[in-house]
Amino acid sequence: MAIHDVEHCECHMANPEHVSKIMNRLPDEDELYDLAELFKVFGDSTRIRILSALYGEELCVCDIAEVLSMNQSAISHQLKILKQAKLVKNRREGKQVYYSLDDNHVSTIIAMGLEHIEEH
Amino acid sequence: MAIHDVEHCECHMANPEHVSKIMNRLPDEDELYDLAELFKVFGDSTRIRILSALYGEELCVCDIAEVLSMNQSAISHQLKILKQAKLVKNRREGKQVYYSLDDNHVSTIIAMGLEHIEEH
DNA sequence: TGAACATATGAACAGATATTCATATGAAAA
DNA sequence: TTTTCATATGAATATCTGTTCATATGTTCA
Repeated sequence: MAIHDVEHCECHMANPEHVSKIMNRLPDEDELYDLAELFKVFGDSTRIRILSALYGEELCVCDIAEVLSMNQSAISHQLKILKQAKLVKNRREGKQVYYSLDDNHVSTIIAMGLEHIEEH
Repeated sequence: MAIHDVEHCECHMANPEHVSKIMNRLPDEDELYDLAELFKVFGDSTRIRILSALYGEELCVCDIAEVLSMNQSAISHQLKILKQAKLVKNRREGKQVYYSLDDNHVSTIIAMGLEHIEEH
């Protein structure tokens, strides 16, 4: 058996030409990977709560920690992940660093999620 | 120090009344938890690829495995998670089980995600 | 300059999770 | 009914990830 023909599935294709058609129309592997990475960022309670707290407001790290009743280090670590995903932005004002939502995609995605939940 | 006053953060609140206002307007802990759980389901490449393959089509487990070049067991496990989250539904036809997207929220959420990625 | 405070970050640990393997269930055909 | 095929599932494993602790960085004020 050639290396390209490795059997991934023990069963036979139900519909071979259908399968290859779909393989062709699938988005790039990389794009889907990035998409999963993006949703992974939303897929954590702490980060969702942070985003939720930042909805329409700008907050410093300290206040976010207070709002979520968590310690500052945990919040900072999560803010870093949110920042890398471009879901939040920040600005320094003296000793404090204020965070806010980066754009309105964030709230739209969250709203869609809530809508899905509420319908089920 | 009373048990309610546990210090979660070593720093002082920058804005105490602001903080309590936000704590009041935050959605239920449970709702945010469920929301994170929902996004967690989207936050895996295999599941995103499955959803992507199912976009506009109905496929049996075997063909999904073929399209993604993965074995049947891995796909079945992920389909179970997608089903529990009500992102896909299925129907049996003889020996095969056909899966499809559950509703159009799924495609909307994915579309939003792609939009976010493309803008950055 | 040094003390005090807010935030960031590396390392370590504990808990979660995706895949694989082996096997069970369920349906159709012989 | 027995065999064959498609799918489901439990257990085991390896990897990933969130939190904590200790500490570093960077800013303000005395």
